[in-house]
Amino acid sequence: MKNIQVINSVKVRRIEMGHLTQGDLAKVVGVTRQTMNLIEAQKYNPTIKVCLLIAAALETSIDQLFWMEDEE
Amino acid sequence: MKNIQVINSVKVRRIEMGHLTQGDLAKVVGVTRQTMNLIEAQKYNPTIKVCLLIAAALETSIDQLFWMEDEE
DNA sequence: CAAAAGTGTAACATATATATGACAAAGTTA
DNA sequence: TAACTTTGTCATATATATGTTACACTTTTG
Repeated sequence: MKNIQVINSVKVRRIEMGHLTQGDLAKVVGVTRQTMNLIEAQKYNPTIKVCLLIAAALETSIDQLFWMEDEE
Repeated sequence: MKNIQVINSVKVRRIEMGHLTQGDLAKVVGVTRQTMNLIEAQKYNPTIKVCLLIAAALETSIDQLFWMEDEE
């Protein structure tokens, strides 16, 4: 697959939301805390389903949360 | 993970683009034609990276292409 | 300060996204 | 109609997203 870098602002947005922990967000989305941790650390390439659920939980859109940067 | 249905309008949008086959789109995105076929048939839950590349290729946004519907 | 809560990370297991090769059916074009 | 292109699908293989358990480190709170 084409080699791009996907960046997200999930952690920033989650903290903007106020008292919302990784665990809280994970629970709402229905993934584990570890999975949410790896997504926030940009170490996973999550599925669109998870992204849609995260965007809903953070009251924003996928386009606001995820974008791509050309590899190098 | 939370049980939602993800719908996409990739096929509709691809055809709107004019002469763009599944194979063409797959090639631009950098996946196989079979993968693109399954995505268009709503049989895959693609990764955000693929979705971003598809949106770019179709000159639109992920929010325009993918959305969720509550499971029944 | 001490306890509790939140975060980062590791090892291993499982589910599934994606690749590859192949073939038939449907659609298009000459 | 006959060639050709496009699409749908199948079987099998591989890569990786996600789950589970566990533990150390950091941050918050009483």
